[in-house]
Amino acid sequence: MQSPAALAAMYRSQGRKITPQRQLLFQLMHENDRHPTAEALFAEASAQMPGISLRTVYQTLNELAEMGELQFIDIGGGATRFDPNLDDHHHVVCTDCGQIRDVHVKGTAALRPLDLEDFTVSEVGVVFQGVCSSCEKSRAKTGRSVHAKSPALQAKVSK
Amino acid sequence: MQSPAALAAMYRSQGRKITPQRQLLFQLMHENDRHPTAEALFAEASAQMPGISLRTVYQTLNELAEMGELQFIDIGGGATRFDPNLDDHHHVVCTDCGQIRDVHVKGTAALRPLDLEDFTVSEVGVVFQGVCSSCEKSRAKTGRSVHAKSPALQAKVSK
DNA sequence: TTTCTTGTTAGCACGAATTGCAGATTAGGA
DNA sequence: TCCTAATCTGCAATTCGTGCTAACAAGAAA
Repeated sequence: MQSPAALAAMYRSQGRKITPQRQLLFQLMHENDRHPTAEALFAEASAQMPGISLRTVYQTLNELAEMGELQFIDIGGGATRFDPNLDDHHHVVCTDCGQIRDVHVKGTAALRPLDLEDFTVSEVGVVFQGVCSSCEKSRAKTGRSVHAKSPALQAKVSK
Repeated sequence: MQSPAALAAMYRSQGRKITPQRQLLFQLMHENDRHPTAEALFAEASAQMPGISLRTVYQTLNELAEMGELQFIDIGGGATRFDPNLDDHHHVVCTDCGQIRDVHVKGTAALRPLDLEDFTVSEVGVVFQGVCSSCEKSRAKTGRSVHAKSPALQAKVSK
């Protein structure tokens, strides 16, 4: 997504106001590649602005998404995550710790759905699942998964 | 997933009991290609067995998933959906009505994540988004989307 | 600078999806 | 038939997210 300053300009041009809350959230999201949940972002924001409301975080994220400045990503495992990266990219999910990472993928243009006449495809999303190196290490030691977050994540993320 | 009879055998061999509730759910899921939510399956089940509990539906779906007989699919838009198709397939989502369809995809083997050294990929999922023919027609008439389910689906499914 | 209008925020209640719990029930072996 | 462990049901609790509204504050106008 754009820089905090550019976002502020865009907001003004739409008759929206620039509040301290929004400015803070613009900063926190700008170039954030951790795909935070609303809750996580709220925690970061609260550290710098005690009293900010979770409601405001959700509201601002939704505004930014409407304006096309960020995407929702919903790969299972509970809460929706937010991605300010607007490149043509895809995602990798660690089935152990739930971490999501951005990846650029070669070969998406060659993907061909078979037997799909009556459907107009406008977008393609690719999700790789696997284990990140740090979880790999933990596994080697204990013999089993260690970082498992929650039963829900476990079940949903794994096949 | 396997036939109801095969599932029953598998359950027995694991010391699990064959209850009427389970048998019914086995039937309803077997060769079901509608990707139902737990709630939807519960509705179907209730029609044939009034009094069955939603809790039991969730429980059985989770068991089947643990046993690898079905997959969760979570493409955003609220409830988790269940897929008894264990082929190597992918999904198409209509951004208007939320319908999910199975597709076989050519070219997945050629997908290459770039700059992803410290990660062991075990699986790849592809999701196509677009508009199905019936929504296409509705759109043509009204000029806008018609079948839109919920604000949540709207927001999550669209980019 | 003060005023005024209108967009925003905070906070809580509410809703949907899903799981935890516990007592009542039942499948299936002895 | 009896017994026991597994299962089912119903409800409470939890998590994620949104609707609503009174208090509040940008920022344009005077």
